[in-house]
Amino acid sequence: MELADGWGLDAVTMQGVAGRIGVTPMALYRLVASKADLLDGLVELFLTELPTPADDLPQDEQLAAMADGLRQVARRHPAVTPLLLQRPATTPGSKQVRQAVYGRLAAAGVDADKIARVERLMSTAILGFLASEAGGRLSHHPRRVLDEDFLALQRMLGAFIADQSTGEGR
Amino acid sequence: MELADGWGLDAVTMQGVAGRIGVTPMALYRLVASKADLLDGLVELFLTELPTPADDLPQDEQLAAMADGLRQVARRHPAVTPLLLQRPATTPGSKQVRQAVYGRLAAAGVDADKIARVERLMSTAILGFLASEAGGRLSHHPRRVLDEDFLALQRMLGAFIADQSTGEGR
DNA sequence: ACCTGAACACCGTTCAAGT
DNA sequence: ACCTGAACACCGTTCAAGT
Repeated sequence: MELADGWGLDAVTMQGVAGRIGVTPMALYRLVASKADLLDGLVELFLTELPTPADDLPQDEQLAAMADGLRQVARRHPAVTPLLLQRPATTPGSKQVRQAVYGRLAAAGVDADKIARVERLMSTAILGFLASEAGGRLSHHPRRVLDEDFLALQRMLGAFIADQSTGEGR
Repeated sequence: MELADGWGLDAVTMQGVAGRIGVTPMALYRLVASKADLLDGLVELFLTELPTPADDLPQDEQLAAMADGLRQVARRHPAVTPLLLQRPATTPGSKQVRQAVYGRLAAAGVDADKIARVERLMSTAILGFLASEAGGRLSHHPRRVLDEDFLALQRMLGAFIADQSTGEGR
């Protein structure tokens, strides 16, 4: 992760990582099955850094806090962020985060049969934005513009959640 | 592009492309400045395949048609799709597509000062979904589920557009 | 059990040389 | 003008060999 943060994802090579921990490249194959496996480990590491919002916050603020936390981790690890969209969302870390979102969507009043879809669209939209931001697709815009974009994105998702809920709003 | 479609993005190497057109790798440097330049060409090629919806459709259907067209091209070129999020949206192809969306958002009644932001959030959410679909993050779901996801995404964006407009809806 | 040396088949890129 | 040969410094990965 230090290698990715400091020198970009291209610096994360078997030889690079091996050198970083003072060992030959072949020794790494005792720890990971392949380079893809190593990159999956990077994604898991990313996910473990996500903060868990306090339980006593209102539900919509908890979801907003999770989105903000995701963006902060993405800002710390921009080289790793695009990987989140490219690996199956079935690893332990992914599942844990998803379950946390499920719980908060349920508490927010989203119909049980819509929760999974709402979670997919939310994560997809947020990760798409963060990958764009980290990958450089939007980096020609000043930070302030992107901050407001992210706020607008959160409001859009908030409206969508309300729309998929019964018992409040419409 | 044929190489990417048939064998994945990893098969798009200087040597692979050179072999494909019957030339040595070094000869490619007369046509592209670097491998990154070659990949940018792939993205441009992708964008030129986007269909232009008929002008006589209602505005919301034109936007839906553009989204559908984007998804169809993404399905033809899944290996290239993730690249769209990773390159600056400043190439000729990107600008042309963006201007087309601007025009349709204006016609849909979106306030002039909000058009650029709405376009960024729309493209970000759609590309995020298509990259997830193409990259395998969601590929453990059956096609039917993803089709419905995409429809829900379009409805969410439609509601967002209406929300950013004056003179109709709320 | 854990690591290494040597090797293999690749990469992107350069530079001088050929026609 | 356009392409090639030879070379360089890298890749990921394997396998047999060392301790």
